[in-house]
Order: sequence, then C-alpha cells, then structure tokens
Amino acid sequence: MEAAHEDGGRTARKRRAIIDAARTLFLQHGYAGTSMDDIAALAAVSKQTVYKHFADKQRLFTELITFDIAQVKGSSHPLVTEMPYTEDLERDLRIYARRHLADVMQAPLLQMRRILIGEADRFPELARAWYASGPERGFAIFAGWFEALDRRGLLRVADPMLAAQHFNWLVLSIPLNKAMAYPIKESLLSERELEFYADEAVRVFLAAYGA
Amino acid sequence: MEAAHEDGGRTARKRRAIIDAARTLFLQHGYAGTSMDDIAALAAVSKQTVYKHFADKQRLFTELITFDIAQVKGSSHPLVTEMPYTEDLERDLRIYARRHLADVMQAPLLQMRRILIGEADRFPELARAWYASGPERGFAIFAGWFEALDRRGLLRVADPMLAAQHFNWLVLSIPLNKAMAYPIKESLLSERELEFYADEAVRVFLAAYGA
Amino acid sequence: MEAAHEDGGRTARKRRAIIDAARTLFLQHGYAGTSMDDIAALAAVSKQTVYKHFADKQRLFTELITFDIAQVKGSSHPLVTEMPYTEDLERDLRIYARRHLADVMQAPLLQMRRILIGEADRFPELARAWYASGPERGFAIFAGWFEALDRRGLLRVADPMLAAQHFNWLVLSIPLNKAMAYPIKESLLSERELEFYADEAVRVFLAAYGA
Amino acid sequence: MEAAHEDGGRTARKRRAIIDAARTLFLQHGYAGTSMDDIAALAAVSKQTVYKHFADKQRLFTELITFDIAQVKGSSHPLVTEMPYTEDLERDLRIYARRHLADVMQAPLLQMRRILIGEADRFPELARAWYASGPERGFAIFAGWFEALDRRGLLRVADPMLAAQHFNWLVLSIPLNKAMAYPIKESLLSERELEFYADEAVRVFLAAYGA
DNA sequence: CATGAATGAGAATTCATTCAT
DNA sequence: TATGAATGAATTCTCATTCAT
Repeated sequence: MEAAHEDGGRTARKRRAIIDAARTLFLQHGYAGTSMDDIAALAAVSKQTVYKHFADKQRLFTELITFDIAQVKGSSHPLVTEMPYTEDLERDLRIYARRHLADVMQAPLLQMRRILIGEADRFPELARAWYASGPERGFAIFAGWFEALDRRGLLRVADPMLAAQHFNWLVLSIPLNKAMAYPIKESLLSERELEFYADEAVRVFLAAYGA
Repeated sequence: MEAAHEDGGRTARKRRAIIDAARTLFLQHGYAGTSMDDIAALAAVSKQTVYKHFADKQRLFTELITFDIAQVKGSSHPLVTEMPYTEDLERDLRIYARRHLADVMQAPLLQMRRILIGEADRFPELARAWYASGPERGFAIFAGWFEALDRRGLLRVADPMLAAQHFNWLVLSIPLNKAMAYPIKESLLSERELEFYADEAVRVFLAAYGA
Repeated sequence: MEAAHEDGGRTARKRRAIIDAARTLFLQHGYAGTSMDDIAALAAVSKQTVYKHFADKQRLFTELITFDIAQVKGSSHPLVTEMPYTEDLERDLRIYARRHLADVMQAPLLQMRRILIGEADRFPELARAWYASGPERGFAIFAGWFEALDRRGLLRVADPMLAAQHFNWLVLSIPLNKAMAYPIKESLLSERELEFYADEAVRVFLAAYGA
Repeated sequence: MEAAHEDGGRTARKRRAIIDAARTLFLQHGYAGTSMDDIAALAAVSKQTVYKHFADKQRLFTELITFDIAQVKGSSHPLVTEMPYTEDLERDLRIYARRHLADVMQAPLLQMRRILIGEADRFPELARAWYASGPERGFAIFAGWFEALDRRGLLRVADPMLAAQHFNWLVLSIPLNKAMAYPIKESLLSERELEFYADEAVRVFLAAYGA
C-alpha cells in the first residue's frame, strides 16, 4: 500500500542494488569466489538486508540468474522480430547470422555461460533453465523460419530442428568455444571477424540446405 | 640411487595416488569444492605428503591438468593414426566423425571441459593449454587432411583451418553444448544418436566442401 | 487520556499479542531457540513495538513467566476451593489427587516446567518464583488440609508440610518425572493411568498417615 | 598399532580433554550458552582438533552425555552391589535410601538432570537414554529387591515396579524437585536433611508395603 | 618421514538491539 | 508510531597451510 511496495520503492531499490552487486561479483569471481560480505559491501547495504531479501547464498544466485533469464525472455528476442520475407535469402541470413553472433558474444553473456557451465553440477536446474531460455529458444525460432522457407521453396529442410541447430552452431561455435577457454577480453570479436564467421557459416549452411 | 626415483618407486606411486585422488575429486566437486584433506584422505596419504609433492592447491590442480593434457598429447591421438586414403570419402568421414564424437563425449572429458571453462578466469593458462592440446590439435589434424584431400581433388577447401573447424563443430556442437548444461548422465549418447549427429554433420560438410 | 491506557486499548492488545507469541515460541523452542524476530513476526507487530513494551529479551521472558505465574496465583487454585469436609476420606483424597495430577500434567505446564528447569541457572529468580507459586503453594494448601484433618482425628500428621510434600510427590512423581525426559506427546496420561497413579498414591499416603 | 591408539595416547588424551572441557561448560552454561570456541579454549586444543574428534556441536554433546551414561552403567551401580539380606529391614532400607539420595544429589548430576530436561525437546534420544540408564535402572533394582523381600515375607508387594517407584520418589522427590528450581549451591543437603528425608521416606514406604 | 595437531583466517548465517524515515 | 534498514558482534564450521613429534 506504500511506495515501498512499488517498483521504485526503497525496498525494491535495495533489492535491485543487491542483485546488481551479486551479478557483478558472481560473473567476475564465480560462485564460490564471491562472499556475501563482498556482495553486501558492493551493494552498500548491510548483510542483514541481503539475508532479508535472499534466504541464503544459493537462493541469491538462483534468483539472480532466474531474474536475468526472465529479462531475456521478456524482451522480444532480437531474432523474433521479423521473419525473413526475403528476396535475397543469402543476404538476409547473413544479416541474422551476424546479429546473432554479436548478441551471443557479449562479455556478460559469455561470463554467464561460463559460470553456468562451471556450476552445472551444483545448480542443474539453473543450467537447464538457461539452456532452455537461450540456445533452445534460438533453435525453435530458427526452426520456424526454416520450415516456412522450405514451404516457400527457398530451402530444402527435412528436419527443421536439426537444420536450426546446424545453423546456430555453424555461426557461433568457432568464436564461442574459443571464448570459453580464453580470457573474455581476448575473445571479443572485431567487426571483420564477426562478419567472416557469420558469412562463412551461411555459405556452408546454404550449400547443405539451399533449394 | 633409490627406487624412489624410478617410475614404480614408493614415492612415484604415492604421487600417482594423489593425482588420481585429486582428479576424481576435482572433476566431481569442482576446484573450490575439493579440499586438500579430502584429497589426502582419498589418496590414503598424509597431508604432509601431498604438500611435499605439490606446493599448494593451485599447483596440484595445475599439474594434474597438465599431466592429463600431456597424456593425451603423448598418446597417438586416435585421429592421427591414419590419414584417410580413401576411395569412399563420405564413408571414411563418417567413420572419423563418429569416432571423434565418441572420443569427446566421454564423461570424464566432459567434466574436465566443464571445470576448465568454469575456472578459466582463475586459471587462464590451463584453459589455454587445454584448448591448444584438445580442440586446436584436432583442428590442425583435420586441416592437414582436408588440405591433402583438396590436393587430391577430393575436396575443395580454400581455407583448411576454417573447414577443419566447421567439420569439428558440425560433428560435436549439438550434443556437446547440450552436455555442458545438463547432468553428465543425461548427456551420454546412444549409438543411434552418435551416428545420427556424425552422419548429418558429414552430409552438411560435404555439401559445402565436397569436390 | 487515551484508550491506550485501558485494558482493551490498542497498546494493551499489542502487548498481549506479544506475550502470547512469546509464550508459544519460548515453550516450543526454548529461550535461546527463540528470536525476537520470530516473536515480532508471530505477534504481527514490528520489532520496535516489542522493544517498546519489553526492554530486552530477558525482560520479555521474565515478564511473560511472571505474568503467567500471577495468572495462576490470581485464579483461585482448584485445590483451594473446598476443603474436604469429608465422611469418606479416601474417596475425597482420590478425587483431589486425580484433579491435581490432571492439572499438573497439561502439556503447556509440562513445557513451562521444562524450560524453567533448563534456564534455572540463568534465571534463578524466575525458577524460584515459579516453584513458590506452583509446588510450594500446593504444599501449603495440602498442609493446611492435613493439619485440619489431624485436628479432626481423621489423619495423624505430625509434620503437615512433610506430609503435604509426600502426598504431592506420591501423586505426581511417577508420570511427571517421566514426562520431563520424554516428548510431551508421549507423556500425556490416559484416564486409566491417571486414576491408577492417583489412587495408588492415596493408598500409600493413607497407610502412612491414616488415623 | 601405536601408543596413539592406546588409552593414554596423545590423541586419546586430547579427546578426553575436550570431553572434560565440554562437560564443564555445558553443565555450567547449558547447550546453547556454550560455544565451540570456549570448549576448545578450555581444553587447550585448537578448534580444528575439536572438530576432528566430534563432527559438530550436537555430536559432541551427544557423545559426551552418552559417554557419561555409559560410565554410570559400566560402574557397578552402588545399589546393585548387595541385596539386603536383612534382619532389620527398616535399618537396611534407611541405609540404602540415604545412599541413594546422596548419590543423586551430587552437584554434577543435578546439573546434568537440568540440562537434559531443558534440552529434551531438542535431544529426545539423549533424554530417553539418560532416563533409562538412571531412574529406570534404579526402579528395576529396587523392584528386584522388593520382589525378593516379598517372597521372604518381609514386605507385601503386589506390584514391584510400582513399589520401586514409590520408594524411589519418596526418597528423592522433595529435595530433588526443589533442587531443579533453585541454584545448585542452595540445594546441596546437609547430613541431617539427608537422613531426615531418607528416613521419613522409609517410614512411609514401610507403612504401605511392610509385611 | 609421516601423523596428528595447530594456526589463523575467512565464510555463511544469525541475533539482539538501535536508527531513521 | 511503526517499518525497513543498519550495526556489530558472535557462532558454527571449513580450509589451506605449517609445526612438532
């Protein structure tokens, strides 16, 4: 009934500060490498306040990741916006491939991917949820496209989900897998590299699935 | 002067026991989740002995991973053994693709991949070394093949390293990326799945790079 | 000047709510096992309000117990109501013995006894006050009876306080001491057990003190 | 195979020191009021050592109490030694009653009784075990006597267990129950009081159960 | 040399109590 | 006046590492 319960209330603001601090530290130092003290300090709140909002460290981590996943889901995924009603399929696929690669290769997402892979044994639900909300969601979108394009005779796609995954990983795998093993800073792509990997992926994809 | 310096000496045997215990625990519970006490206990040696062989925990981890990497390097990589002097390229590539996928999708390797990705920020050299000894080594081997096959007119490969990576990730990406986000047990492939992913990868690859 | 000073005022009502919550929790989880947060939450008031009414935790505990003791004292003790003007002494003593045993063996009283015994070192005044208001008060009442009955020739009681205590503990000891060591639920008496212990106590008592 | 494994070894000595320190502090300040730090300090060992011997605080408490109970059980209970082959039953019962009362009214046992009653909700097994090893064991011994004495015609005891409990509590209840509510120091009995309560108990008992 | 013990610190979590809004 | 936040310390437990026997 009070401002405190609205989105911008004091309470909500503190909660937000905690989440932001937690994200920063977890992504930077990992789950085990981050202490609740550090989080409270960075959020500029007392430890008590952290514990009033999040029952324990695991829950804080879980809620943080879940929150971020929900953000992504809530936002209209860039890829969803338009389906390629295309006259030049190759050009259009290149555009989407580049955009997709750029989306995925952002530093925070790379760090999140790392931490979730690293903690997948301890937080299996989280890793699963992330995979469902990220990669698998992309597959489904791609599969929808390719099915439509197949109906329009622009592609020959017998198994849309398979084609979707081939497309996805052709675009992402080379830089993404390297990024998993190298410091983030060395992994960010130049415009040139980005275009290169995207375009080559499209080339291979169309060779296999082009009409 | 002593048996201790030989391969099977008491000292070497203990060192081996420690490494084995450490591997088991690190892979299972992660770096932070494994204590030196646990390792000593599982190796059935005193903590003192652990510290005599490995100056500290980081070094133990590093040496363990380095050792395992060296093992892999030392062993003739399965893929290296023969170069496909082939009359039926597709059949041969399928064979290699299946073998490669089976090699990579072993539980211990998946766990190692996870832990190295998770700790890449804390152990950048290790992650790098692993990537060089694993994936990049595979790329180089594939690239060598494809270059040769191109010279023999069996493939058309302008950029062998690119083709090698495309091939590699076409084969591995779908199950491997899923395995990173799911419990290991749910990630092991049946014979059928393995063949499916390998064969489909070869199909796409040949569509793009076949002569 | 305000309703707050009356018995049913808002303030008094809150005070009552706090006391009730505190009793529930202290009896259930002990003194150390109960937090001021829990009490405030169960009473549905803010912690500030708790601290306005009770300076600190010790005082809250003390006042609660004191309050409950006063309640008991204020109420006409069941035993006081009538003095056995008796024609059948054994029958009358049985009645009182049964009533007494039933009074004492109520779950909340057993829990209170436990907690006061457990905290007797930390709250000696409380334990003393409870003992004075409960057991010792009973002794005095019994002693009064027995003295009168002795004067009437119905009993032979040289030391009324001693006889009173013998009577009291003959009635209570067996089930009460067991209840102190067993979960409350297993300690509640059936009608049959209650009558048995009461009647046997009366039998022994009369054998020793009967005229 | 080493002295360390014998009773007087270093390890055993430390374990003993920890138990002794724990007993002292638990009995004095209660379970919640005693910290593991305090115990380690009083035992003059490191906290580590405490935790290596006892997995956690609960277990330390449990093992301590269990150990003490076992001590009592192991020792030939004073009462067991001789069965009263008596020519003067009253005199003999007085002797045993006095001895029993003196046994029970020792300061450490009173404190232990208190703490076990106070923690009975949190450690039900312990309270039960203590009750079985202490009071109930006494009942059984007394019951055995009385049964034999009944057979010899020296008592008339229809229900030996009931008589045993009547005897037990007639002897103990008055000072023991008071001791539960008062500081230990005020509860220790003078020789005179001890004899008084014991003798009066025997008097009542014999009035009810004498042949 | 190898075992138990010690060190010294740090982490998670909880609590009683007080401040500020 | 009442609520959330803050304080500041305590507690349980763990760990990596080193000493002493």
